[in-house]
Amino acid sequence: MPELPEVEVVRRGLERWVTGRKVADVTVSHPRAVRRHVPGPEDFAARLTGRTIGTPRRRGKYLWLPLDGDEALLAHLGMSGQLLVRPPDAPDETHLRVRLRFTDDVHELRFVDQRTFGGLALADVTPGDGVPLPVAHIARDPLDPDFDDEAFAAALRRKRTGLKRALLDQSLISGVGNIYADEALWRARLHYARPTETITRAQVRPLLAAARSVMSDALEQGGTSFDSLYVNVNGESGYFDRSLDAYGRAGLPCRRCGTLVVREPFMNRSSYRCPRCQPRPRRLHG
DNA sequence: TTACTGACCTGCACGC
DNA sequence: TGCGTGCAGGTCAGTA
Repeated sequence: MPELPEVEVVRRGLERWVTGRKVADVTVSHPRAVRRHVPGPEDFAARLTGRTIGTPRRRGKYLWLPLDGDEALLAHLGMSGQLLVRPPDAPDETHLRVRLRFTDDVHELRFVDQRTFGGLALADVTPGDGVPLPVAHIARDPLDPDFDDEAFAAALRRKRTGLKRALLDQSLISGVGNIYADEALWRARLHYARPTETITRAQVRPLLAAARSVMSDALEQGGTSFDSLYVNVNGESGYFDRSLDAYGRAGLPCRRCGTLVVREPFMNRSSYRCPRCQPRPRRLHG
């Protein structure tokens, strides 16, 4: 599932392969893939054709390709989205949604998405920092050099919710999804339902350090992939799933203390924790 | 204003 | 073999 490390791996691939290329034509095979482009698929294709792509950028799980002018091609991979760089004669993928051909005709960019939670859109960018308007409300991610630890700690303590809910709140901290939230909480030895208002600044520091270390480790290994749904632009999977300490390890011994990891329902999905390293707090939230 | 819930969507695993 | 069900989960509109 694409979270920050996986999206960054894709961004780096795009930086190498599509920067400076000019779009020759665009084919939208599935309108839902561009549903966030309100004027519709035809407008999307027409306005993208002939544009030159700048250096890809990212905030949290969103990435965008700056275009000449004050616009960008904004992408979110959702659950199963892939941005693939393919030779033009490569067979179409089963869930190919959008195809961009370039004027040099060496490679084409394909947006493939099985579950169609992801999508592409053209968006205006803010004049100052060049961030697309639909992404302006997204907080910086913990790997961003401008991420403000103190402001995050203060905002976290102002919340009245559970710790994991807060970690998944992209307006508070971006790039963290279900997998890396569980991993960061395991590394920081914190329970997912710990009330945010009880978190001390001294506990926020190791939590942020844990989030940064787990995502940096994942980035080094090309991201996390449990199946073929997450791949880089060349269609290759990452290896970090072999290094996960909590997520997906229900019934297996904790790598730290040997206690069996448990899976618990959380927000209509799952949370994994070690009952000994991450005991239930007296007060629960979320 | 803030926190929370459910819908969206598809393929796979599993049980019957 | 075929069918039904549960599960995976990021985002956002709607609700409390």
